[in-house]
Amino acid sequence: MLTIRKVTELTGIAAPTLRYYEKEGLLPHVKRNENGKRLYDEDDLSWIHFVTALRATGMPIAQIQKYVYLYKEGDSTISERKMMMLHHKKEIEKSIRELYFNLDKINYKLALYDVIESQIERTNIKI
Amino acid sequence: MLTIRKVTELTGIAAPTLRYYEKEGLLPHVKRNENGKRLYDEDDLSWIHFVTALRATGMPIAQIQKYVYLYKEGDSTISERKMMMLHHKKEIEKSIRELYFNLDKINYKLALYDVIESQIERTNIKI
DNA sequence: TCTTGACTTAAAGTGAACTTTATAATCTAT
DNA sequence: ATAGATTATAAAGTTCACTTTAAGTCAAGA
Repeated sequence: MLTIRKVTELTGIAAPTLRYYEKEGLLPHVKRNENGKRLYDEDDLSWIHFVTALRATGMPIAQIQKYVYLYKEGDSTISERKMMMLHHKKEIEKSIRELYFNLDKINYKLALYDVIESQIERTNIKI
Repeated sequence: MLTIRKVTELTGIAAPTLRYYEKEGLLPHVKRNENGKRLYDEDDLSWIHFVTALRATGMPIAQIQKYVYLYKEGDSTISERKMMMLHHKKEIEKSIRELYFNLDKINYKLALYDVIESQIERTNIKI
């Protein structure tokens, strides 16, 4: 069982953020010791990594909240949870497509700078 | 020359956002008519599309601000501007890599749901 | 002429996701 | 046993990127 400090070291997530996530219901079943100090187990670490992946891919807190709520409801919500993940997968794929699309524009801009540079080269202009 | 209304129709960007971008210095040389109303030309539209691409790829307002400031400085800043774009290109590529990495985790989760479903199928359990 | 609608500005408000602060309790090492 | 570090909570504060509001100007149509 790990203290919050150990978890911040292992995950790079700040302690206040871990407390915030827990308060918002993103981390089910984090245990406490007899004095109310948090104790994290392997399961909690898995949840933290999963929540972090969802956050890193742009899922809002409220949606993760809902997912965890469904998880707590038990097996009857499995198909709904799967649907949420399928939907999120599509969102991520859309984000990736949009990033590539806009990356093209940046590359176009960079190509223009290359043209300018080659012109400077050819004409011996100094900038 | 287009009014702000026409530009919102063409770009899907809200009028207050266009004014905000201009106020923050993201849109150089937007002209006005004799009564102070904004008039956008093709150049302005190009800037709007470029700024939109930068925003969509996560570049902060402050950084775009700096880029436009350098642009206004003239040719002496070309290499610095090119460096900014090269750096941003790398950032976008990093974002894409991270999205793929986290997408893997979502796919793993989805694979688990598939396993559960096939188990339900095999054992004839109803959920 | 009046009013409607599109524009202008400056300033205040919003929402999301944390982060910081203040205060108190508890654990650890000397 | 006590100083100093770590943890707890609740509440306030921060940052970013807009968005909304309030108050005013101006041109065109009924």
